[in-house]
Amino acid sequence: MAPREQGEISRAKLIAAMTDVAREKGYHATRIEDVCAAAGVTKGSFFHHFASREDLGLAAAEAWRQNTGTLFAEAEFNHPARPLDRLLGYIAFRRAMLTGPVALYACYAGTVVAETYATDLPVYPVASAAIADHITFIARHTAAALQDCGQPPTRAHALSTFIQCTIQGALILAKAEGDATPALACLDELERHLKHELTPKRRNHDPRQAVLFEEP
Amino acid sequence: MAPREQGEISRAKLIAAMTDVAREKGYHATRIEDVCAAAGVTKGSFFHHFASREDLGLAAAEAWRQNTGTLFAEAEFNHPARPLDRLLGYIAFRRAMLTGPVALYACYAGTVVAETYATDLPVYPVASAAIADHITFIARHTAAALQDCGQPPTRAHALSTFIQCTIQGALILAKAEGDATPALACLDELERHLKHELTPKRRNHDPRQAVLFEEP
DNA sequence: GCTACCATACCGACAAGTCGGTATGGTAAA
DNA sequence: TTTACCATACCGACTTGTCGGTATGGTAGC
Repeated sequence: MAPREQGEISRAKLIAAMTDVAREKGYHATRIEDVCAAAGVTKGSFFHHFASREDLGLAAAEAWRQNTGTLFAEAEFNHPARPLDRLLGYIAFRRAMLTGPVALYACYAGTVVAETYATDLPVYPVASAAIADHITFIARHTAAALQDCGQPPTRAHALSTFIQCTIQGALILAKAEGDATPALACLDELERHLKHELTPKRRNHDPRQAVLFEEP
Repeated sequence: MAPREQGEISRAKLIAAMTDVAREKGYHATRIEDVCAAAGVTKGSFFHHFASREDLGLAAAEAWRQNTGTLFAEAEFNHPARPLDRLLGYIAFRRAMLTGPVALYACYAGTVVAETYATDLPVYPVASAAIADHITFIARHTAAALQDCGQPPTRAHALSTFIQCTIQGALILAKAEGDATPALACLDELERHLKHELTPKRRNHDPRQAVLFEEP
């Protein structure tokens, strides 16, 4: 194998190991040697590729931002014609991720943000941007769904923020409980909320008001 | 002042400082000397009162569980006659907490759980229990509200879990954003959801169905 | 032989925890 | 009331282990 290729592999392994270990142990508690062991490389190799521990954390955050962006952008749920179906597909997608150990579906960006928000570490703004990116991504679907049921897209950002909020909160509760059960329950509630808010209404919500026309 | 009293004061100061520093810097990143500085006591005094750093973290978790339990149990929002009003009062109470620096309204239990869930540190089960306690507390109100609108209380736990999920997620987003704005937006959405799910319905939801009786 | 890559031994800063000692106030016999 | 005694609380220099980071040397492809 060409040296260049081998180097890229080691680098990628270290980044992947960093995200895995940090999601399990937390960002600060992640030791370089833990990461090296998980990646199957030596410390010498580590410091060949990264200037410091923080440098790896930063690279991992950038990779996380990139990879999650691609993962969600290329997923199947983006394809249905009805915006609400795309959103519900997104929820189903998130639900399907909640299997196995909690560490494997935890969010590196959320973990980093929670531990570094009051510092000036360079990893913080990147992790924060990864979360903001994802909210923006969801907002395209919520905006379309709002349009689709005759509402202005004004609330798209708020709804998307709420979706991301639910995901992040669900992960905390999964960590508190030790498994995905509460997280799944939260996604159920979220789905209920979205269906109610984004189902095309005929006229208005008030059940006391008689409807005077036929369903299409 | 009697020595006993002075000792209690120092101990309490250390516990309070631990929760403050840990909510800002994270559990693992909190150094004993930081806590001592924040509490205005010396390291010698610290080790007189606590066997180890972890011992303080544990004591702080127990205190958090106790104090938050009391705080919410004794709050005004528990008093209105209609269960839904109590729940909305709870949301308003949470909203009112979201002022000042994020560290001051962050959740010590959530922080600890996120950083220690994969360890066997004794602080983890206590922090986890604090969260579980709070869900149980909310569940009394959601159960009553469900009853009040003619639904079985089966979903009370799921709804309460969702409420707690929203709170925890909102705190993560506040840390990501740097202020409470997204957290407030999430509470707005949550309130909408609760109002919709827990407003006593006359007959059913379907707007196409004419209502045949008067409002009380 | 030059360079990218990796391995191992090592260094030193930093923070947890120790320990000998001091200060303060309560208690009780003389 | 005085004094001896003791318990609690506190202080801070010191020890010790950990872990990020460095130095140095080795190997393999070009």
